Amino acid sequence: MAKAARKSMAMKNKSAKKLNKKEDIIKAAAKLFSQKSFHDVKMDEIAEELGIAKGTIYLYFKSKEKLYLEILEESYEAIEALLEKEIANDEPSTLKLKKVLGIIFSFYRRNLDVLKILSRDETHLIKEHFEFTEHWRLRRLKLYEKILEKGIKEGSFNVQNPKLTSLIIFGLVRSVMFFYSTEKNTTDIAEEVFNVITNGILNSKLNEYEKGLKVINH
Amino acid sequence: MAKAARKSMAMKNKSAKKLNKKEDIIKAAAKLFSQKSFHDVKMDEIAEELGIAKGTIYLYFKSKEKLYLEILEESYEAIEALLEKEIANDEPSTLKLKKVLGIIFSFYRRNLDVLKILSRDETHLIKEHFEFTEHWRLRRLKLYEKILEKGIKEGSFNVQNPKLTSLIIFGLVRSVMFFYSTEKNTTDIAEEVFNVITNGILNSKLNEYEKGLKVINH
DNA sequence: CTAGGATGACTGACTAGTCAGTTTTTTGGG
DNA sequence: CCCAAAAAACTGACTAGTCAGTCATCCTAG
Repeated sequence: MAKAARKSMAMKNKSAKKLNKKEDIIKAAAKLFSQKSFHDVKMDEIAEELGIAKGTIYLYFKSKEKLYLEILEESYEAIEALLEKEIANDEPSTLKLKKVLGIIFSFYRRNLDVLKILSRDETHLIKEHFEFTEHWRLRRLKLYEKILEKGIKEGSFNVQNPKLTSLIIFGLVRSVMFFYSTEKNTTDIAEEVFNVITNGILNSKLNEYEKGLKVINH
Repeated sequence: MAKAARKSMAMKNKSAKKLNKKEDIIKAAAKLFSQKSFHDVKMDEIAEELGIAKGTIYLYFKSKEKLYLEILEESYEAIEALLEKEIANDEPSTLKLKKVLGIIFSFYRRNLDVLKILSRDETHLIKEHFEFTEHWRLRRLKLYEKILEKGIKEGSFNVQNPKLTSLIIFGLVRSVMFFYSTEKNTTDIAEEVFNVITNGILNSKLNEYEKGLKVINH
């Protein structure tokens, strides 16, 4: 019994260690891939970052491509799980949208390395990567669309073209994530962004006629 | 005189031919760079596309890097000139914003190859490229900010945070350019996008209380 | 005839991936 | 608990292929 326990313990340790090392490699690689392009990150570099030999990486990943892809998949699944959980409930769509923004901003502030890879421009990827990022984008657009359409039904949103509007939200979120350098916490950022999206930028005190035609005169 | 004229003519032709070839190379390269990453585009490939030898490209560009950079600069200057001209006049900011959107969508529909390079994710570029795209982004943000601030003064815009709002417009424009696949003409796209930005997505028939708190109940 | 444009085979630097050999860890009998 | 031997993990020099950039040579327009 003691023997069996020791053996089991040993195996558990070994397996945990192995997973750990794989995670380490993914983390180090993600950091580097976030700073440079796929081709500019050298396998030797990743190995050096971790103080291991290049060959070791190939014990855990079949190729550089596969390593890159696993980074994408891992982060994608993490954020996706968070979001799916959020939109499953029955809160009003306005609140839901605000919360989704909050989740995204918060997740990516904590995982900026991975965000940079995930949101990378798609045009230069190999077929497998391209398909992955496309799938990821479509999925996210669908999520926004769902929220918008639910909101329309509820009467809280007035959206002419949910497809376009999803695209708009998708794009604006990316841009804010990347470039909005501020000390504000992510909930506040989400709130700010939410307000712009929902209220628009027009001064609502103007009437419809003035909205379209007002001319400067001061 | 005739001799001189002929000589001048010849030089003009030669020079024109040279410029022409340079333009050809830029066009072919832009097309390829828009489809693949910097490293995935081979100089041999660019040469083959044009039916010339690789060595010829090096008569016109010092290196692959310089070729890439010239593509960026050229397209940047073209769109920038168009935009500067537009915002110089004294139209109301609302109209100005709509027009700027129209110019951008129209320019990039006609120059999609180059757009993809220019709007490429910045994180993987060499220092020189990075600085260029950063400068480009900042300049574009400034342009949006100017329009917004003028609109606030005029009383037509109600914007709490022009910096954030510029960022939002910047991001949403990029996303729509890339991913909005539609037969609509670019003026209509600009109009659609403009409406979302200005009016927001909220159903304005709701009062302020309801906006924040409405709960589904059907 | 010749000057400058064009060529493309060649070079040298670089790197993903391999694998024979080395080190570390685990195992099980005493 | 100890030790040796087996297994597993790790290593890094090496290979094979790639590709930016060069340059001796070839064309061709004038």
